[in-house]
Amino acid sequence: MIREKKRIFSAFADMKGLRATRQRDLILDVFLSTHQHISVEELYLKVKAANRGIGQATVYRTLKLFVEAGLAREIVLHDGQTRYEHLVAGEHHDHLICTGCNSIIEFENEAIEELQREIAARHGFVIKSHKLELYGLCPSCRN
Amino acid sequence: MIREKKRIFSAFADMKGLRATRQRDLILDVFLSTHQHISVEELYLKVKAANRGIGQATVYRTLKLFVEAGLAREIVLHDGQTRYEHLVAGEHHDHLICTGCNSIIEFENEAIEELQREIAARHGFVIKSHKLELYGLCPSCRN
DNA sequence: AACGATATCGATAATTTTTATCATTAACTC
DNA sequence: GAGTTAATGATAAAAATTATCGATATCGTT
Repeated sequence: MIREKKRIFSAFADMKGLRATRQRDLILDVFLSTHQHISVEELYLKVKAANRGIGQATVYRTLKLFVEAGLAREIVLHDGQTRYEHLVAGEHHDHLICTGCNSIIEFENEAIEELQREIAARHGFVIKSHKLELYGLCPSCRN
Repeated sequence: MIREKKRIFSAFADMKGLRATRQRDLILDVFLSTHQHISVEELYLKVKAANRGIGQATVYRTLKLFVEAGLAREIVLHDGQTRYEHLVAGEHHDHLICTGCNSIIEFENEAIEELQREIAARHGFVIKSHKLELYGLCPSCRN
């Protein structure tokens, strides 16, 4: 799985004529070792713990490459933080977000996807991606 | 319609013990006169054109009140701009966004809403709001 | 393996967006 | 109308992201 993603990035880099650098390798390693939905700052701290010399501009730059390569996706929550989540080509999930404790539950629903395709087709659109976020209160925060 | 929204805000202000100020009246007027999806900066410029003396902090503060009052909703597009759209209580729409020309088409789909409620219920969530954005290419940008 | 062209890096300045501060002004209560 | 205090505007500050640029490391070519 991790090996697969590294291969994807490597192929992407080749295709774009990008160089393989220690920094990119490390940032990818650390990113792949994290849980879902990490912010740039969080990732930067983890990367810096592994190699003090890495600047945060590089982390910003590299995350954008991951998005381009299809390995990650930006998600913007209502708290103004931009986060990145892991993504495997062709697979994705939507989010159920608790506004009380900010916890995130992921789900997939093929019926919704199908309806989305119908709607898009009705407007002549070709869908590339989508984002569905449901905001509410989880069982623990309802009280 | 506009009158109705003004009444909603007025009721909200009463309920929260907020004062009715010239600035809030003006900002609401201007906001209601705009098209969908306006950014804070854009609204600030329009408001300033009508009354030079208004500061942009006030526009930021007032827009947050509109959200609280249920008159507006924040939407964050992938271009990093936070925008506000009009919203009537109980009514809302989702977005079909062209990544080529950034045009936005709105739609509603009760079947999707129903599926969302099912998913939420399955996780014990109480849904407060949701956001659904489909990204793709519109007919003109497909070529 | 060394060379040379240049992509990439790290540090930091600069931007951009949003929020906090605070003295002044203006709503509302009595 | 006077007093209380929420709200404002100007500006500083904070936070997030991007641009700049000299130094460095990568990689194809020798």
